[in-house]
Amino acid sequence: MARRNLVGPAADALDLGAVFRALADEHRRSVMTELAADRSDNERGCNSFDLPISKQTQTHHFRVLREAGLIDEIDYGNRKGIRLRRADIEKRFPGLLTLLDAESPRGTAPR
Amino acid sequence: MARRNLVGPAADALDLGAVFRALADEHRRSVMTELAADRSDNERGCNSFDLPISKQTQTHHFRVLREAGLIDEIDYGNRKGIRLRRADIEKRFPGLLTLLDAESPRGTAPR
DNA sequence: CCTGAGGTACGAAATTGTTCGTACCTTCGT
DNA sequence: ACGAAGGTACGAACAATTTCGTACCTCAGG
Repeated sequence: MARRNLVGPAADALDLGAVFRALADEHRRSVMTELAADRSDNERGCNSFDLPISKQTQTHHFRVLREAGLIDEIDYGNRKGIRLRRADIEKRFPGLLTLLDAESPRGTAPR
Repeated sequence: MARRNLVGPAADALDLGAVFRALADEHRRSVMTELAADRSDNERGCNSFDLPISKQTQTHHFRVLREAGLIDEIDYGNRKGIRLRRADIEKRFPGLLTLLDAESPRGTAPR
């Protein structure tokens, strides 16, 4: 099964309120926009987003995204992986990722 | 044309960040959920939502929804009408209202 | 021309959210 | 075994949001 060291809510327990609260912040939304635009859904290092904020604050934001059920955080001890929970989000909130994808700076991802 | 005394952003100027911030609040989301579920899109009195908050606070919340471009507020002087900007929202953020509709207590509205 | 109902303006209090300093933990490479 | 890099925990400062009290405005009905 998919490894998910730091756990968020189950797929069918995602709460739309928590999701909107998570996406209300500009930094978190930029992370989600990037993730939504990358159809490969590869695991990413959590500093590959170059957010203009301290690492403590990044920890906070990734935690909010995880607790909203939008990402998985994979803990490697001295490094952390981020993965979009695309299937779960699509199942529970179909169309949400498309909305984010449409906000991608490069425009909608080709296919 | 549609009367819109108190104006929000133009249809193509809706900002996803503002929309998510607007929908992050529980009271505002409940209003939007009700509006999304009612396919008749009739204009509604703004106290037909019976929100458990003072009228000053309601004024605040409806203003946020209007400034996000989600509703029109029609000013009659001593009374105010609320109307969902369904077409504009659907055009700019297709699927968003469906997500809200799905949160309706009665489940998805029949038709 | 009052009065009452419905709304807004402004400002303050309370709550919530974001940010980072300091301290500490874990792993990798040397 | 050490140091450096990447992360977290805790707590405090700061910022933004929500909430409402007081005062005022507008229209409808008598």
